[in-house]
Amino acid sequence: MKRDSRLSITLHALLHMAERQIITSDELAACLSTNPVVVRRTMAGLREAGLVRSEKGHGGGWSLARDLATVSLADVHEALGEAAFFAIGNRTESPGCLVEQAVNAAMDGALRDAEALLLERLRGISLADLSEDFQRRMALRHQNMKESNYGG
Amino acid sequence: MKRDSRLSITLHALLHMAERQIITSDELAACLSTNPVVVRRTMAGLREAGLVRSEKGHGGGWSLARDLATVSLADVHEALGEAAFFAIGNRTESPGCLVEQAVNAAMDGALRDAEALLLERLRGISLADLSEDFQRRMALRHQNMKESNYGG
DNA sequence: CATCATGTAACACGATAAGTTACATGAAAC
DNA sequence: GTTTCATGTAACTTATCGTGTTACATGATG
Repeated sequence: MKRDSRLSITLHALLHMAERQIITSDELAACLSTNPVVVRRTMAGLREAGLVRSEKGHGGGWSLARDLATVSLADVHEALGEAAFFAIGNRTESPGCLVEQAVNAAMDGALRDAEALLLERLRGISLADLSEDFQRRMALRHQNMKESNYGG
Repeated sequence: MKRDSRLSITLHALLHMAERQIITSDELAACLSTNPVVVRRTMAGLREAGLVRSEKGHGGGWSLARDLATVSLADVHEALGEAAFFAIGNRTESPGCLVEQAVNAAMDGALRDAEALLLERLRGISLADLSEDFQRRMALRHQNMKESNYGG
């Protein structure tokens, strides 16, 4: 487990959900090459945040609760519990040592700036943007397949 | 172990080193509230990068090999092996799924920008800057102690 | 009521930073 | 040259956390 990929996994799941209207945890797990329990566990926060709905029983599964255009990647990150962005950080939060205080102040400043930029970027991308990009890639693939058919 | 604090630890150690000319792993470990072996292990990369020197035997220990002003926090990070900055990331690096490709592209873009900013910030701070900040804090503390003596 | 799907707890696994012990290597002091 | 001090490094342990997996409860549909 190198990095926390829950945001990545969740976005992947949400886009598949958008393509299917409703989709079960098992189907999503197959799409994501993971386990249905992981899907449910990860998606729990999104349900609480009102981003998705879940239905039990026959014909049940997951569906989107909001328009793709109104949900940013930052919203998804927040719904997941605002996991830490950075793998690096200070050793002690409020050290008595003045040297360490100076180090922490510098590190915190740099990390704060980087985090602000990252959040700004995530806020600027909506699920609709991702879906559009996906559609573009799909159109491109079909075009390439056609060309290769004509060529061969 | 929540986060990788090697950069923080190392900067702390380097500033103490600057105050002392030469200092042993045991003394550093005491300053940092850690283990001398951790100090040696962490500092190994800095020695290879030519940022510090180490001497064995009587009167031995660690000393700075370069002027504080010529070493940036990015240099230290690099000497430590360029540990990953981010705790989040994509699940698969080169997925076949077009949905995941779209997700990855968006995430990579945001992370790349944030990493670039972070590196720029780290490049912009030298060990001399940290040392200055430390001196400022120390002067301030002495001033406050004086004031509280006069007051009481 | 049988089936299907989510909800959740409980446990195992893998990776990694950090702490610790043990011992080898080398330099200075006596 | 032997003792002492300090680094160099391997090996093992611990703690944490994302992820995978099993098992079972809950609830909805037919």
